[in-house]
Amino acid sequence: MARRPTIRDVAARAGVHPGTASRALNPALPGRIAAATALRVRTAAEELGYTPDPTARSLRTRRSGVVGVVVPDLTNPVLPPIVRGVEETLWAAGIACLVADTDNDPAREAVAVRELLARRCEGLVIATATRASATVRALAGADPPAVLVTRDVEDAGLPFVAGDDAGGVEAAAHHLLHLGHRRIAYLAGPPDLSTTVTRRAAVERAFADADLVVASARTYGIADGREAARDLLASAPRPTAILAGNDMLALGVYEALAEAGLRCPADVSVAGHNDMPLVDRLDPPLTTVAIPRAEIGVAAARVLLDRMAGGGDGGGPRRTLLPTRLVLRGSTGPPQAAASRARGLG
Amino acid sequence: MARRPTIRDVAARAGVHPGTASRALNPALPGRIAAATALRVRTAAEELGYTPDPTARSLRTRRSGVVGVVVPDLTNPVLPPIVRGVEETLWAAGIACLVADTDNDPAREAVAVRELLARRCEGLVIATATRASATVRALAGADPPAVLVTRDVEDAGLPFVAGDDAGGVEAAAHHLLHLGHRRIAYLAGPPDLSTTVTRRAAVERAFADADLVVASARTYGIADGREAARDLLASAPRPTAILAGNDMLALGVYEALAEAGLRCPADVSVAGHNDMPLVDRLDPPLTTVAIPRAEIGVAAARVLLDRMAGGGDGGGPRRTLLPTRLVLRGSTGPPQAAASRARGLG
DNA sequence: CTGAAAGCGCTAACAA
DNA sequence: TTGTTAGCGCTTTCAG
Repeated sequence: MARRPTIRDVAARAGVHPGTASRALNPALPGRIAAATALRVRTAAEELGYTPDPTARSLRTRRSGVVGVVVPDLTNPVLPPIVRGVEETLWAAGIACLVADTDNDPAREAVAVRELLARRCEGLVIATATRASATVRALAGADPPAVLVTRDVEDAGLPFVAGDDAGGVEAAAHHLLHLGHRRIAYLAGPPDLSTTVTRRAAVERAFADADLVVASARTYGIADGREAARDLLASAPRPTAILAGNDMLALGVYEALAEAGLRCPADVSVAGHNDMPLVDRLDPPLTTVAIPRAEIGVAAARVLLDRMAGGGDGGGPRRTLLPTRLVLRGSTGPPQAAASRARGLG
Repeated sequence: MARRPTIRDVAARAGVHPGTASRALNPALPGRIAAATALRVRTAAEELGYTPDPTARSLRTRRSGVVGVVVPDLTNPVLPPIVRGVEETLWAAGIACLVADTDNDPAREAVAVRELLARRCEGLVIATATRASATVRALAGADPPAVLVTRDVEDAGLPFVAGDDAGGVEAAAHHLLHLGHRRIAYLAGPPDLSTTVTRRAAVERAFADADLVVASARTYGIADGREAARDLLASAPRPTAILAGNDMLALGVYEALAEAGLRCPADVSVAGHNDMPLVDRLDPPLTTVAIPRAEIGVAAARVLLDRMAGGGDGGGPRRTLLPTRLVLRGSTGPPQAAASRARGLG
């Protein structure tokens, strides 16, 4: 037998009909099977090394056993742990992941989603959402349920799973206030991402009583962070602390500080967001908000599985925010004035 | 029409037989079609928003349009760019990627491969191979062609795509020799990976005339690198330079140096391999061998596509090694003695 | 060049 | 409990 065995081969070997064999091998199917028959079929299957053809099964059951995972850029260190959490959780549920990388391009996002839908994905995990993404909004109708990860579309009504950014940013802000900082800058990311909006809003709330100035970087990349940080450092009373929208922007701040001959944290404190790998080994080690990356992936997969099972909108909350944690490192310290005062020089 | 349109709907609308419609929409199929008919069918399809059901098509054609990508740990910064290269190249060829993460567990590798084969993958990209992997060796029979990436199984006869590690390591070795180092340590990774063997062999060749001592880390992780580096630093005439099997091990060396109160590169030079993100911002910035990650992914996908098309062993070379590049940074410098001599203190 | 019919491998409904 | 039949949507012979 060169070709791989089919259910008919199994049935023949067990002396039953294919339908019976099918039911025997899949206890979830309706119709109970005599224990003896079931055993016979199962051993026959084992002996033949039978594995059901997922294609044929899908065609019949209309379930592909596949979900699509759309990511903006796998190269962004935040994503792999999330994808891994998604993938492991779904895999454990017998579901495989088609991964598509859009390189942060909305056009490619649209293509990817279309292609994934054409391939009959039973669900979608979307990590690419820009706040205005028409592609994502079109998914709200829930035919294949979709879950948003990390990046939200506020009014699309899709479930959203992420870290509790507001909480993390708030902790960072209080940390800076507690250190004595009053002139503070926030280096926000691009406004088309929900993360930017959420974090920025939290910052503005936390620093309502302080002297806060906000700049926006064009992207969440180091170079754009450096550009924006230059302006911030040039502003009239120079801020004593810069809170960055993410770690990459914080790295841009590091560069701008170096250019300006300023020291961190002596002259300016810096904090980031995400706790990317190796930021604990920078000079100075970066204070940042750690987000539970793997857990976000796991939670997103769970929410998706729920929706896939509970056909429809599911009962869960729209947003699932997992706890973040402020990690204190060497890039934040008391402002110079305060430090001087403490030393009795004020 | 609630359900999604089928080829029969298209055919009906165009007033032709489904078979004809199928041929009209897929010019690659045998049987030429009158231009007028083809146009009619195509517009009908467009109007209905028809997309062929990949499941049904697969069942008929025995081609799934999917390949499996098996990775040891997406969280390892070396992998995402490779996966991305694979994914983009295959996607451009109309092929989607099922990604499976094995968490470096051979048992999970076996399960993943089995599951991917059961799902009728047309090809496999394997980045998990340990040198003795029975799972990988069993793939040599080529029914769904497989390509090994980064980690080879020397005698399995499977195509292998990676960076030219030997060349890179050789460059690093010559760099150290040129700086004046003669007592050198190599911190190798676990011996069950081909990368370890390849790199180590190249080091031994390059330092044939020098005083080389080799230690092996249990894994390619920071902690194990630190352990092994401790021994190295305690050895009788302390090495003036440590070449590490990868950047993580190099970070372990950094930690061991810090513990021992030694400075880098003043007391000991350190070099790594892979040029992971952010190692250029460590203190000191790490000299390392950069590998063309994305290109490796692209090349692997190309090789796989070749094999998938050219049914069988394909004519290409078994190994494709892409050029690596030594990146000089602050972690390597002349040995203390040489430096002293240069300062006229010797 | 197009129509007809069969069938990929499986499972769902219905009969027995 | 098991057999029977039909059909998922598509492509591919084989006729015409």
